[in-house]
Amino acid sequence: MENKEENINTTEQQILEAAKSVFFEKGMDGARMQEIADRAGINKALLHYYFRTKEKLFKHIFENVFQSIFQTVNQSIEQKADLFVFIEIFVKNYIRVLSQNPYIPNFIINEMNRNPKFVVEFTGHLRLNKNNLEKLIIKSMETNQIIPINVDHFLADIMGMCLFPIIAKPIIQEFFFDGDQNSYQQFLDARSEHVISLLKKALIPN
Amino acid sequence: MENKEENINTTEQQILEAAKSVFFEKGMDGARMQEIADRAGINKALLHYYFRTKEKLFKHIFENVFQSIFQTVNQSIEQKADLFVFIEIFVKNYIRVLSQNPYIPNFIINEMNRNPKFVVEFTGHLRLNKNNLEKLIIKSMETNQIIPINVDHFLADIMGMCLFPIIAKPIIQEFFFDGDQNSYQQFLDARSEHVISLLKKALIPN
DNA sequence: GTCTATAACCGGATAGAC
DNA sequence: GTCTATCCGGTTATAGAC
Repeated sequence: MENKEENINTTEQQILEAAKSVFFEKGMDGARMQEIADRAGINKALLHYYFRTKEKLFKHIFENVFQSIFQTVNQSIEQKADLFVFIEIFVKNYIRVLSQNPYIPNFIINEMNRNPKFVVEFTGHLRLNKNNLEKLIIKSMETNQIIPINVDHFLADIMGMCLFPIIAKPIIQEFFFDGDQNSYQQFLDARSEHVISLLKKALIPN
Repeated sequence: MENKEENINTTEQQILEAAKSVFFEKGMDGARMQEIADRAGINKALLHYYFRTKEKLFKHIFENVFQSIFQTVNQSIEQKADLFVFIEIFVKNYIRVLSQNPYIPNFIINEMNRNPKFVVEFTGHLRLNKNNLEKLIIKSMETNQIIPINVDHFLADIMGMCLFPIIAKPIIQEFFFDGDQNSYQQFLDARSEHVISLLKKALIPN
């Protein structure tokens, strides 16, 4: 269909950018076609000319966003020589990408609740590169570099620890730092190193 | 105002139950007063008679839910004799409560994005029992029971690892277990023990 | 492709009888 | 307190001119 975001500044590109920002902020149900049109610098009629319905426009955005995030995560699970190198790269990348796109986790979670069938159907053909990581973990276990651990739990640990500060930002800022934005930012800046060293300590045999 | 949920089966109670379920599933923007009325077994007019506007009804629910969850978390941070006892109790309780109320995290996060001012204002007077935990951690550090650690990061670690499997359920079920519900459930059942032992290993000095 | 104007609909809220 | 009927504003979507 359309070439992958090559021509910048076409009307379609402006619409997609505008729609993404509105859907990220307001969600599918809270978003207004009028606001998308406004941000794109066009009118509602033209918006419908390009994407017929709000639902179609939303799905278009969702598919793009999900695939791009999935790919990012998936690539960083690629074969690495050493498990601790993997941890370091993954944690840093994951936190950086999330910090730059803090709306995305919530955006995806909302759509899963709103329309689980579509999401499962759409993501059905995607496959996670878990095998490589699994091999790396098994190798590390066999050579006594790490204690025994389950891949799924390990992935949930690492992702959970990275994701939480992003998704719970308002709570953390309010209850940990009395609403202070700077303290939150410092916390986030120190997060990668903390998670990496915690995982090392947890995995390396005594 | 109203006594804390004492009289069961009054119309007001039925409305609150219905509203909670609809708001949990659809969010504020996706919820429909008609659907709430239907689930409560009444009509829209009566719904408005009790709570005047959708916004007021939503805030009523939100305040109740938030306060109850906050209280639960806060109580489990209360003074404990031993840090590892705290970890064990907190992780088990937190995962159990979340499993029973999987919609709540998303519900709260959405409202923070939708209406941050209201949430900050409403939660402004609530205070987290962090001090007790902090003392316990410092004591454990001084007696060399654990390695040095920061309270905020520690809380983010423990909450992130517990929350992730709940909030990302569809993703985990799809990409970890090829959509199999049973495998997900087993994963969740084993989660508490995994998190507890991981934290112990990470904290206890070699 | 892009616009103005408007149709068609939906959903929150109210009036008023009982 | 509870209902039926209705209003009215907002939102998606379309018609039709340029």
